[in-house]
Amino acid sequence: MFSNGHLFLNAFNIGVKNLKQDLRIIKTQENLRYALLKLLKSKPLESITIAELCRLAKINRGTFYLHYKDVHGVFKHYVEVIVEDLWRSYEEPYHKTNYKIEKIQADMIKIFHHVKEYQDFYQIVFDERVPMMYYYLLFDTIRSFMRESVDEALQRAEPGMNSDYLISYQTNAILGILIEWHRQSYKTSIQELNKQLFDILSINSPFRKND
Amino acid sequence: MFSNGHLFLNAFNIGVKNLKQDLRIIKTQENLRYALLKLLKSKPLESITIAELCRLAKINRGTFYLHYKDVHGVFKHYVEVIVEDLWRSYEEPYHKTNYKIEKIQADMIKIFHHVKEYQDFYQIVFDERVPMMYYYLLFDTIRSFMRESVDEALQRAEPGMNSDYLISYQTNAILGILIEWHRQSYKTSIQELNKQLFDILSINSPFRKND
DNA sequence: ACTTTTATTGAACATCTGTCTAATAAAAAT
DNA sequence: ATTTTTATTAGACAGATGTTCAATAAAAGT
Repeated sequence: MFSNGHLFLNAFNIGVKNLKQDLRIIKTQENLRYALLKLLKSKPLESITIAELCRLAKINRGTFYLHYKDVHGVFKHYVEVIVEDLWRSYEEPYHKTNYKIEKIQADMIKIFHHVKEYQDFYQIVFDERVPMMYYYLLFDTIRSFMRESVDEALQRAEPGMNSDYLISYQTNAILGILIEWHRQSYKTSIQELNKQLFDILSINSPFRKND
Repeated sequence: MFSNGHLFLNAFNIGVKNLKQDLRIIKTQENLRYALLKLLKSKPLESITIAELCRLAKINRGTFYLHYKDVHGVFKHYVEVIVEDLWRSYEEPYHKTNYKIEKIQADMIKIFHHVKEYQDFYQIVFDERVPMMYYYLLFDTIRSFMRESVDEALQRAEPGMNSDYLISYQTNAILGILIEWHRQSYKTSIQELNKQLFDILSINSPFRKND
């Protein structure tokens, strides 16, 4: 349960943007993050208290409040790292070449692999007890990919249209697949998921104009 | 802010299923629900404590735990009532007559009106601080409508296909519009929202197979 | 190395949480 | 109307929360 894997390393690498920050701050935050990961191996996020997190991290509880508001603040950092990883996977070279349905499919397959890789975390992100915050973090990331695809396709089809609703529609549709995957305990294989996606994009929607 | 309106009355009507229940239980729960509504007029859900809720409702704090686990348990009741109202609006007569895109549009327009009517509540449901629980309640409700439409359309187009992913895809796509609406502070008029939806369903998706 | 700046600490505080008692009061059953 | 059942209560408990304080320690700046 809850394999930290390389993410653990990542967690100690985010200093990039905090590079010119006080070493004590970095140490405190790292200790808290690492302690959270440890606790997550044995209990759900919602049952972890600030007090026990600080005890394990050997951080004064008062110090905690200098950095975070609650335990979610600490976990949020991990989600941000993961979502940045998803971000990075989109800046790969072959991405800029082909468009249309193959591109969309390739993009979605990337998302599936990404979620599978960080399954332990996404199990928490989609947990009904956690705040919507994490969902929106993921939503915003996928939405920014979707904007490119949609805006471009729209430029040719329906220029001048406000695309905000369309983009959110498409983005959340994809997240709907991830929700379904989550609810089926990630039992569906990525191959099967791809097939499902292909079928969905093919019949495209039962609301197709000339259905 | 937070007009209770007729929902307040509804909250005291759910005794239908609790009809043969101890009067004291009903009274306790009603008092707590009413107190929550009062508090919500002045502060966000996440900042309401069990202690102050019980003080206002004149209910012993120990009694609270005999009925609910946390404040969300009380609010959940309201969301269930609201979602049941959405449910009811789907069992209207003209619903069974026409199908296809007009039906879908008619259905979605119903959802838009419903959300606008209970805007104060949906502002909380989509708040990033509240648990996913409420989102899933709404998701499941809309999903059950969607199942009908999709399964039927699928029966003709692609019989034998597992429709779970498709239904969740379509359901969450609609919720994507509601999320966008929420993020734009419900400023978009229902007419404009309908137009957006129509455009989306028309170009249907930038992933259309022969785009 | 020395000084300055600032993050961390321990301690205390009122309040909240979750759970448990025995006593009471209010329903339901007869 | 009386008995039985059961929900509510007050009180207490250990632990958690969120905030504040002066004292300390550890960085950064020189």
